[in-house]
Formats: sequence, C-alpha cells, structure tokens
Amino acid sequence: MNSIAKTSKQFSDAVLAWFDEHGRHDLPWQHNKTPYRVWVSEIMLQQTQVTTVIPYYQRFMQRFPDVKSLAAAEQDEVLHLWTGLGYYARARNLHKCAQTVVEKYAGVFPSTVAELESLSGIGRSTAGAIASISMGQYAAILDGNVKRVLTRFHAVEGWPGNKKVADQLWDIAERYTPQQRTADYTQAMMDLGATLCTRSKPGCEICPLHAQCEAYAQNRVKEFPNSKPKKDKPVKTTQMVLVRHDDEILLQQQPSTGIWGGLWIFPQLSINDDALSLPFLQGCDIKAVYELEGFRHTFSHYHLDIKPIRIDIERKPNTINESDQLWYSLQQGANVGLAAPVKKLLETQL
DNA sequence: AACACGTGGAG
DNA sequence: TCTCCAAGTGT
Repeated sequence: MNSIAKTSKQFSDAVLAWFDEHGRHDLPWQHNKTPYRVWVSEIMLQQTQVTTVIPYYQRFMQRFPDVKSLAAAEQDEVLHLWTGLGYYARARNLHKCAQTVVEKYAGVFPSTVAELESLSGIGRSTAGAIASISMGQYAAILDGNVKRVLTRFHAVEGWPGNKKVADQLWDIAERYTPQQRTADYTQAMMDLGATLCTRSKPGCEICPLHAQCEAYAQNRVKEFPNSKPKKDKPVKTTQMVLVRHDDEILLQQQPSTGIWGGLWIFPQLSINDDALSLPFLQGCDIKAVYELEGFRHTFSHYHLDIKPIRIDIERKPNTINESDQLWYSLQQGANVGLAAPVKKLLETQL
C-alpha cells in the first residue's frame, strides 16, 4: 500500500462531505432503516444492481412488512417473490434466517456483527452493513463498491476474490471506517462506488478522493479492481417438456440444493431421449406435439441450451399427484418460484 | 482455495 | 451474439 494516504479521518471526512452533497438519500430502503428492511435490501442487492432490485423490494415489503410475517410464510411464496432475481439460495436463506430470528431472538435482530454473521445468508459484509446502517454501530463493509474504491485508491493489485487481496482490503476498509457517522459512511462508500467510482466511465475529475487516488495518479483507474481470471463456460443441453392439458401445464419442483433449488420447472429429458417415453405420459392420449424454438440460457458458470417441446394431452394421467409436481394454471398462475426460462416459456409459448 | 450459485443490462 | 459483471455467501 502506498504511504501517501490521508489519515483515516481525512478519508472519511472527504467521503462524508461528498455524501451530504451528492449521495443518494431516496432509495426505498433508505427510509425507515430498521434492521429488517436493511437486511432484506442487503440480501437482494448481493450481486444485483439497484435498478433491478427496487421493484422486487417494493413487492417484498408490501407482502412481508416484518420479520414475523416472513417467518410464517411458505417457502414457495418467498421464492415466488424472488422469481427473476436469481441466486435463489438467498431467498431460501432469507426465509430460514427470519425463522431463526423469530424463534431464537424473539423477532429482534441480534445487535452484534458476530451474531448477525451466524445467521443464514449473512456474511461479513452484510453483517457490517446491517450493524452500521440500521444500528449505528462501528462496523466495516467490503462489498463490490468499496472494493472498487479501495483497490483504486491504493492501486491494490490482484483479484479481490482472492483471499489475500480481500484480507488486505478488509484491513483498509476497517481503518477508514469512522467511529462517528458510521451509518452515513457505509452508505456513502456504496454511493461513491455506484455513482462515481464506477467500473466504466468513472467520474474521477469530480471525485472527492482523486487528489490522493493512486490509480488516478498512475492513470490506471480502469485496471482496478483487477478482473477475475477468465474461464470457459461449459455448454450443457436439456430438453424441457411442456405438457399441456387445457389451461394447465405440468411443473416439477427442483431439489432444495443445486441450480434453481426449490423452484418449479418443466420436466426435463436429456437431449437424445424419446419424449414419448416419459413415464407419466404412458397411456395418455397425445393430441399434438410441437417443437418449439430452442434458445440458450447462460448462468454465471455454464451455458444451458434449452430445446423446448410442447405436448398437448387429452386428459391428465392419474399417476401424477406427487408433492413435487403441480398443474400450473395459465389463467390463475401459482404462488411458486419459477426459473427464468420457465417463466419466459409460459408467457411466450403458451 | 476454488467453485457453485442467476439474471439482465451495458458495451 | 458475446463477454463482462452488479451492494456475496456457502461449501
């Protein structure tokens, strides 16, 4: 780390002064900053942009205004409200965490970072955000915004996903976090990273830190943070079978772990199987079969080439009544989580 | 430590 | 189209 850095007070004062003038103060979760509301926002915002989160947050808060209502909900309904947001383990952990808070903490979020961090889905940075923003405690965060600001300010080399780099950044983050106005400082760093110290087109000229920013001095701002080592994504294929009976489509629930855990998707076949060999279609009168247009769905770690096929049947097979299967009414919908490509096919192909 | 885990927007 | 990646956590 370079040694030209201001004292930590000078750093935080500059950030806070900028925040008072230019920070965001009207995001939905910036009003009525209770631990519950801040917690939900922080979970939704993990790896997800503000503009994406806002409508989800509004719907979620309307349906679940407090931790007790969330704890009492069916997981299907929680996942329903999460449909399209991705990283569904966040929703499952959120639900589990709510139940823990109700059962173990009488519905009141614990007030130490250590206790917060012990809850499902709350890691070090989210714990710090909840403790500082909603409780006014001294606690540091290290989210993507802070990583971007700090790697640039100190020209920190190495990918921040690397533990050694992250540890170094945590040290810096804790050093710069002030004892006073910690809540504002936390929000200020996120605002600075989100609106000024952005990945592309950073506003260095009007940044309150540029005079001491090492990356700026070296004209290397765009190099930081160093990018993740590149890796080729494998391509997987699947055939999704849209079994239609009148207004209803057959869905199956995914196992609780793994991709789309707990969500409902169409029955799948490996690409070369004979669709008509589906066991639950034995004895059904097949009215029509349509090959639908294939498309690629890309995850963070692999591509999935989806070949949808639609099979209309005369009457429902009576073999289908397992708890992990349901007939989805196109008219009425259902209070369950749907994987994005499933939702897309339901809306466009049926 | 490295990988699993989603999705949609930007360039 | 394709790549990169946006308020991370769990294993």
